[in-house]
Amino acid sequence: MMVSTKGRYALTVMVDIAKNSNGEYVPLADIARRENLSNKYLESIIAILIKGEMLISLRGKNGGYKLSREPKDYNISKILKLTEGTLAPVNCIIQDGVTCDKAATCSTLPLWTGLDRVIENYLGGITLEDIVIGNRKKMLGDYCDKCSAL
Amino acid sequence: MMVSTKGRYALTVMVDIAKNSNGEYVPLADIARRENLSNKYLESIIAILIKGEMLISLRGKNGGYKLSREPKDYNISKILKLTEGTLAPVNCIIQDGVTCDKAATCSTLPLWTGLDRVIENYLGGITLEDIVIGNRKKMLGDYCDKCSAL
DNA sequence: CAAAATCCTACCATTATAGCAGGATTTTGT
DNA sequence: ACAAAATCCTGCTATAATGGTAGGATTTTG
Repeated sequence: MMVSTKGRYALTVMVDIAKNSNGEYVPLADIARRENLSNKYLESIIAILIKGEMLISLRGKNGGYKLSREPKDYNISKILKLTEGTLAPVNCIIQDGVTCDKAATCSTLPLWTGLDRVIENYLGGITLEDIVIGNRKKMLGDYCDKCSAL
Repeated sequence: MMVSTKGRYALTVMVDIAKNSNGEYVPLADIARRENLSNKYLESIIAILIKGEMLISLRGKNGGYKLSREPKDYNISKILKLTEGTLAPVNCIIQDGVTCDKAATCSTLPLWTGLDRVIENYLGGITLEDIVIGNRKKMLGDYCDKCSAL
């Protein structure tokens, strides 16, 4: 049930650029240094974000990467799905519509479907801006009181 | 973000026994045949469920496995945690209390914490009985209308 | 005492994760 | 023009996790 480092770093990159860009292109090396990640690994992750149109790149001197839109217009679910492929907890609900041949009689499918909806609903409702400004109420919701240590 | 086959099969086993026991011990081979799983792999998964006190076993003739309590007294989160180790989406919140050294300044931690709570809240609220009787309202909740195909 | 059944220890193949290396290409500033 | 700065592209590799298999020991019942 773990989100891979790829997904976590992808989100970290998006947040880093949102915080450090000011409309300028942010070079990879700067992000890697700030976030303490290797240039090379980061490169491969950023490539995915560009292909998914989350970032815009510029080659050459003064080049780098910047967001393709406003932080509030990114939802976290879509960012993570790019690198993770899917966020569905089981294979049978990866392809929407196409299910396994035992779906009609499968007792556990409703559980996995429900779990998928809950995850999608949560991550789809959080924006990059929420993370950047630290909107704890939205991220932690009703649980905010219980986690005063955070 | 996938639940492994171990976790899925563990839940499948619990449901199978709940449905086919009637207080008797259910032999492994019967479960394997019904669920179309290999005896040997199932064996290793059931061993985990026994160690976690989810099942009671009896050796010898007429032996097998049965539930250690009523279906309504199992919550799905605990069953899955046994085989999955944790359901937390990132390492930094695996050990409750102990977090990574950058926790205080980590922008994304509240997101991962929130996601963890949402998952735990959902799976912790569903019981084995809900799955056995097919309580779609509880499992699919507000989304139940939208998934008439299921 | 044999058959039925779980229990235990160890092994193995495949895939996914996490990351590295090297060089090609593009763009800017001087 | 051209060097420096930067992304882009192709391919590789080590480690760990997943998903499973094998063989036999032990226990219990009829």
